[in-house]
Amino acid sequence: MDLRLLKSFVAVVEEGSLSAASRRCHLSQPALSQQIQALEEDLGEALLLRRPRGVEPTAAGELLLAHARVLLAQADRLRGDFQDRRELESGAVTFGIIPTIAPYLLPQWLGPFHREHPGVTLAIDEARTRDLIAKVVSGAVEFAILSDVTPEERRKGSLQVTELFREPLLLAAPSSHPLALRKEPPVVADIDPEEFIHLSGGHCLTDRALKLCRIRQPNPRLQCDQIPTALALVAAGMGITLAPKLAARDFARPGVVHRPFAGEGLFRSINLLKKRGVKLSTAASRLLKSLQAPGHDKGGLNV
Amino acid sequence: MDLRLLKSFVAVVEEGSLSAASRRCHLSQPALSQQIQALEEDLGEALLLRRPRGVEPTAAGELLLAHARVLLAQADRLRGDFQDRRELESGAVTFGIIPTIAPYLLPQWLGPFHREHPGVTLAIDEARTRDLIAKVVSGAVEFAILSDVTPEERRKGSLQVTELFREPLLLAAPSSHPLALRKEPPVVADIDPEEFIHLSGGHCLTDRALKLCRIRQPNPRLQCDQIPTALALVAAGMGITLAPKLAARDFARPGVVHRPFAGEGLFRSINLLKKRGVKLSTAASRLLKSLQAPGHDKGGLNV
DNA sequence: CCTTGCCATTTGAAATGCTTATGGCAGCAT
DNA sequence: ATGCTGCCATAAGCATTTCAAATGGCAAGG
Repeated sequence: MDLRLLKSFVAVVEEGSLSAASRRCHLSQPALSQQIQALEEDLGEALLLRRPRGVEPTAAGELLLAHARVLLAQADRLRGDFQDRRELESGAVTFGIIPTIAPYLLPQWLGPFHREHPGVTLAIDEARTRDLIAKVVSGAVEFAILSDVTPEERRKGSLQVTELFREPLLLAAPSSHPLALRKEPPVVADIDPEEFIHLSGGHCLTDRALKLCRIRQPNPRLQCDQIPTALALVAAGMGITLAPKLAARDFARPGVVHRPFAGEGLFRSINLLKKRGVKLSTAASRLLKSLQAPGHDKGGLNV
Repeated sequence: MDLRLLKSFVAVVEEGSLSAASRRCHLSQPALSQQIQALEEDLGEALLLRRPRGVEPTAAGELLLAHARVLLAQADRLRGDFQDRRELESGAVTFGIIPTIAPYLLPQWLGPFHREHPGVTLAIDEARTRDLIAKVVSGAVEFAILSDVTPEERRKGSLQVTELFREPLLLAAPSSHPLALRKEPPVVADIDPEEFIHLSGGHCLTDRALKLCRIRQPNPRLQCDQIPTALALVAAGMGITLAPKLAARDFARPGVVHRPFAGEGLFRSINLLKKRGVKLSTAASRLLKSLQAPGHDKGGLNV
């Protein structure tokens, strides 16, 4: 049995006429007539009632119709699965990610994926939030992993933001610092703007940290461009800072203490940004799926 | 996509070689080779690893294999459904049924079925238990509806007995009879063998009734051959008897009172008898299904 | 080194499937 | 009534597909 015959039959029933269906199927009307006859001979029963103004299915036709739809859907699934396979063999994913996440998340994320799908090319664009948004809008990257996106930016380019997980923000202090030594967990009010080390402008983590700690005027002398530098300054006893948990884990060393804040702690959202209405490629979907997969080691982050 | 190609592919994978599969498929080996190549071209990927001693599926081949099995199973279902349709359009069912059930059960049972499947010929063989068993064994009837079948008869012809439902047996007494007038429901011990009207030998209902009522020597003068006759004798005040509920309902008339027995009452099983290992025809299965269908009016019998 | 069993390729014949052209039929308008 | 229109079936011709038989290349094993 050829699925083309079933497809033609479905078209005929849906159009209510062989002539109309022949146009939909890009076939001549006699060809369709012959196909239907072949089906009827094969199944040993009339499938269509030929009426002057068209055709309608007999009871047997209805039965075939139901089966045909199931079979055709299954065949479509087959083709879809092969399409996915091909994309996962030779596909390419271009995505953006902010610098304060990239070095801590990518190894554990991309490693397993690349081992499973070595054919997929991964092009990573490490940039700050503002640039990433523009690149998602322009289509330069398929999606971006970033933290805060302001509501107006969501609307502007008809973007879609999905929270992937929340990353705790820890207080990083020299091990001799009072906030490191005291028993009670730190609270936001403990932070002295004078000794707060922050990243230079453009990093969304900076905005977030200053906002969370209610700091209006950060000390301009305690500023650097990368989290490891900030933590190195902390280790040197030059101040305190706020460090994402993933980064803190990488930077564990004797001179620095990382403490969660009291209560529920402080967090930043790690979000997926993509264009609304544009479907991600198969490879990109699979890549994101591997990130959200349960059991994936995200360093004890709450999802 | 032609399902024949999928069937060939499944055969090739299962046999592990094109040559072997070509024998199973009644095709030449080159034909199979071409079919596989057509599939591979269609799906854009190699499906088989050609090894010196045969072939084995690639990862893509495994994927196709899974889909192909689903599709082929679905196609088989299609053919099966059409086969069933044809049998229900022009099939024939021959079955036996005992006389003490036939007139009361058949109308309500066969009527709806015949309206739904007017093409199915129903040949009814009304006979007593002993004869019905022989006919089932010989294949003269596809199945039989009867009541009691002794265990040794079950074994003899490798027969299979399935209980369809239980029919209550009611006491039928003249309306002026003490057992009809008194408030408490009758019990078995109330029955006087001297006034018990029974059917002639060979009716399984007779055996069952006498056994249930613990009558060793029935009154030979109170004997007839049909339930309506027995009930007519009851109406004439000549005695009492045991009547199946279905028959009692048909024979409702002023002079006779039908009373259930105390407690759980008396019953007889109505059973389906068929040869073990022989599948019933589609029409026969459907016929029995209509008997067991929930909501079917069996006169308030407990199934 | 030769045999054996495997699969791919070639070749020609048969079958299949398509299109174009044509015919019959029913409804509808003139 | 009669011709017109849109429907489906059939016929004929052509291209393609599909098959079987014959052949060739290849690797394993005696």
